[in-house]
Amino acid sequence: MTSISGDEINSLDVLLQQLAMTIRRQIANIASAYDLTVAQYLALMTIYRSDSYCTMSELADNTMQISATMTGIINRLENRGWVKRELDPSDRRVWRVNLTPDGKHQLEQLEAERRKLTEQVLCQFTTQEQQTLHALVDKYLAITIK
Amino acid sequence: MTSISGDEINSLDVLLQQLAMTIRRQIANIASAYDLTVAQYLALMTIYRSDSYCTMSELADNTMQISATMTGIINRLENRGWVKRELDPSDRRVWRVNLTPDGKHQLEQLEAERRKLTEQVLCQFTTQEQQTLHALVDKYLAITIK
DNA sequence: TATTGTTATACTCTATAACTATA
DNA sequence: TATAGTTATAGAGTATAACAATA
Repeated sequence: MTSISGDEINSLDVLLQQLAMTIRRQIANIASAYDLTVAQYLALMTIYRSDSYCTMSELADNTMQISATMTGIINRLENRGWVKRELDPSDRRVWRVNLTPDGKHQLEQLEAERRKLTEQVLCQFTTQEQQTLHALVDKYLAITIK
Repeated sequence: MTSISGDEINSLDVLLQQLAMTIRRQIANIASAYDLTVAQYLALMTIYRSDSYCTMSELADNTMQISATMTGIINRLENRGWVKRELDPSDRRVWRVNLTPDGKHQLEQLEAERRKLTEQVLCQFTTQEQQTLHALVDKYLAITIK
């Protein structure tokens, strides 16, 4: 027994913060090669993973921001041709935001690059280690969100 | 065998991003109760953990930002009494940035609050799970930084 | 000459409050 | 009345480039 439980939690806490900042910085670096900010990348990926369109509210909720902020982010992405807005015919207060074909294509390129970098890290873990890490992070998120 | 290695890496990748954003959001929430931004919190904690003072370059390196950005962050913290600048007598190009007594006191309060929240999550892990997570995140960071 | 840090500039993010349009 | 989204506004972060002071 080399450490007290409180100490272990403390150093794990510090390490998790470092991990969070490192991952965010890596996203920032790759996104900036496509002239995107982290906030723009997160909005685009939210739409991409939804597999169809997102409303402004869904984007705000998913990226944990308020709708006024999202308006600015989507305005800039729309001006640059990454996304387009379309009115929801069944509720004309709602905008459906979707990727343009070009936006989707570029985003897939960016993601392929980013995943290659992540793979270079994760492939140095055994399958067992990957699964263990997955389970532990899953548990962390489940508790946090609850 | 229920999953291919590539799939496991993909879903782990997504999960790690979620973790990063969740941790950052938690920092943002607690810091804002002290009227601090995430960038300000990170600068303050960098000084706090250094256990003495930091130079502007050290702050910029540690928070992965350029020095021009750090100038603005430290200016605002100085104006509000969290930190103070002192010239390094042995190299007068260098500023030594340190916490004020009041800044240190407030930061310790903030950290106590934040750690309590983290503990509420991590205490639901067994000691074994904590140590395993620690080791895996350690490994991740070691590979990434290398 | 090289290094440390600041200033000027431009753009983006962020949150609050007030607002419009639709349900 | 309630909801979806925008606009106006103000403050903060971010990066680039040019700069001053010191080594």
